[in-house]
Amino acid sequence: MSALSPVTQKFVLHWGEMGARWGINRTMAQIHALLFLSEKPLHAEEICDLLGVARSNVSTSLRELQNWQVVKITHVMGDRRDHFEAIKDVFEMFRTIAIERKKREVDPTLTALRECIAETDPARHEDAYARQRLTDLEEFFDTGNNWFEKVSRLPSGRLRRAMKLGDKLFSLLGLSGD
Amino acid sequence: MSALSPVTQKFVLHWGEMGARWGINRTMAQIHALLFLSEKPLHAEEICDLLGVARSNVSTSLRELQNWQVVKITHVMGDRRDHFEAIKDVFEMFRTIAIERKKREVDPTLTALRECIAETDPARHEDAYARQRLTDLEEFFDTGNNWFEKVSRLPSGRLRRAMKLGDKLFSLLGLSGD
DNA sequence: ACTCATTTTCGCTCATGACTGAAACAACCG
DNA sequence: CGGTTGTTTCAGTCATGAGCGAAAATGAGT
Repeated sequence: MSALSPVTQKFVLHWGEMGARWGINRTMAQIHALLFLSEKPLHAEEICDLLGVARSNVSTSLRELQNWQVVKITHVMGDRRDHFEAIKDVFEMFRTIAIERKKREVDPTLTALRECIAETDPARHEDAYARQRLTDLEEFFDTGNNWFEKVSRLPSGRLRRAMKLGDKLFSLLGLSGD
Repeated sequence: MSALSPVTQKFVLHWGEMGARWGINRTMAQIHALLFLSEKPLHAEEICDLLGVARSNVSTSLRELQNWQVVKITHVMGDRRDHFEAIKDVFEMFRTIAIERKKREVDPTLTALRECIAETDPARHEDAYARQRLTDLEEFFDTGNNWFEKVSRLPSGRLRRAMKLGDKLFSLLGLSGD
């Protein structure tokens, strides 16, 4: 494991830790952090070296990061190796992650929820209450999805400005009648 | 493991699965799902029985769910045992979870970020770029925190209405100049 | 076609942390 | 008190999935 600026190291470790807590493979999160802080695209061998993990592990994680669309392949003139770089626009990055997680987790949950609701047995005493709770949840996810649908379409510049504007907006909404 | 309505079973399994993907212990998520769908508070023994997990496991998970504030203890007249019930208001529930995760993960990240930024070494060539990226991230988390701060204070009824209203609001914002 | 550089696959090992059951602990009651 | 009921702790087991390295695959250049 060769040189890694202390700051980079600290951030990489923290990001890995946080990834782990959110159900993302630690190495994958570390690689992401590394690429995020790196000015120029890195190739797999460098990543291995900098993080001290197995080549194969890097390979798998990079593929996964590409699936998540937060890392892209680039090529460097006169070098056959694939190079990798992370999305650098933070809003763009979180948008991408959110879209992906929605696709993988929220949408299936909504489907499951609807199936559950459809399968409640009117004859079953206990199902009546459950059905109501499930419907509440469904409504919540529906509303959330609608919002997200809208928000995730905004170009990141506009989103950024909208969020900053949010403060003022909220003072308004917060005060207006309930 | 005694009777569990098919619907409940399906939901409990799915919720457990989703919990696992978001870094939450599967059993804990299952217990939460079970309590969420249950009309009346359950005691630990019942949960054991319904989910078929060890008593001690239920005990630990219940304590953890109480730490997360999504499950509360109640008592039933003439029964010494603790009974447990989940927050039933969905908005309230997600708000609580979000507040907790923010406290545990976002706030520490923001702290780490600031430390990293403070520790960047002006002499180090490589740190300059990293510093900018870290600052971008910090700004993002800051803005997000501000929003969240505001949103999480709204009473859930008002929040619900605000979200539904969101659609219309967005049509406005989406169309207004960039 | 062969070679060299690079990437990916795959079976195995290892670490983590979830889960268990037994034992300790606590609270209440007769 | 002793007995009963209920809860928590803890040491050990087990399952999951992260990570490794050898071997296979890919593919560009000659």
